[in-house]
Amino acid sequence: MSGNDIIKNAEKDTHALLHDAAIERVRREMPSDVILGDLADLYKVFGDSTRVKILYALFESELCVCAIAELLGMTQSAISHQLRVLRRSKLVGCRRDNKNVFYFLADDHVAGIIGCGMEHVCEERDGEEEEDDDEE
Amino acid sequence: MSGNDIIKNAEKDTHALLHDAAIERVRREMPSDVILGDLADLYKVFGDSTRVKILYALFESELCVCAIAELLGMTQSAISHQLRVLRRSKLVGCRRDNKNVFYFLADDHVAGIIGCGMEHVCEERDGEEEEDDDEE
DNA sequence: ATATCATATGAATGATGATTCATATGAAAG
DNA sequence: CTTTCATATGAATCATCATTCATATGATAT
Repeated sequence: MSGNDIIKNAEKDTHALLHDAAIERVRREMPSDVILGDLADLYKVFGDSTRVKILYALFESELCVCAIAELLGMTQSAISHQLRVLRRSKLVGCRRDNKNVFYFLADDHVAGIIGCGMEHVCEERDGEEEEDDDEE
Repeated sequence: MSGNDIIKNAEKDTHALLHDAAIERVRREMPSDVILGDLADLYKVFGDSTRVKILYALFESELCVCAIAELLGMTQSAISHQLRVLRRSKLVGCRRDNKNVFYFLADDHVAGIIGCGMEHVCEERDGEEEEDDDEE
């Protein structure tokens, strides 16, 4: 083994150490798997256009199931299934008014989360319009 | 038709009008289907625990693919596929450094969105701990 | 050139989940 | 008590998607 090899191995080891050090540092700061799983599950709920539409609608006013169905042009059953998902994640609450059940946002976070996402989406769209300008 | 029926029908109509009015008001304030679809697609990206973990890790420091794979205890291939999803949604960027490709967060919104979700998740968890106290 | 290391990617598979259909529950009216 | 309207829900279906496996590309060193 030549002197050069020793130096190169040393460099390699240094690189590997930096590599491992980065991993260790990140690992220490990472929340638990359970918390990150819950976080992903929360976003999963927002990750369906029917549910996002429902949440956005409730942002304006509380609505009964049939109103949501009519608003979105979907069946009562489909809406009811999705409302169940939203209820399970504690994002909406509901109250009975005789035959109707009115749903409403359960949490101020909903508006916050949707707002954050909307900012990103709108910037993306502006960015792509500018790209379109370049392509003309 | 009795006088009572007339009054009841009037109430019914009033209710139907309020119902329709609510729908119309909400409809006016709703963003387009395309925008709400994009919004749902964005959340879909966050709605997977592997991707959330990757984003959280990059929040601390830029990392190469093999480091992420080691950190999460997953195959290089699985990570690479997910990085492609994150790249496609412009949530991460990457740079080559010789044989390695380092990934980093592309956007300040990522931290904002994850932060919002984390707040909700943590409150939920605190709430359930209190419920557990009641059940003892 | 070729061997090696790091990354990317296409195809296959298995799991998850959104919608539909049929039906059940629940409340109010006749 | 039965009918009707509003909602909920279980089972089935169809689509989406995360991971794996095999392989390709890209960069570097020998």
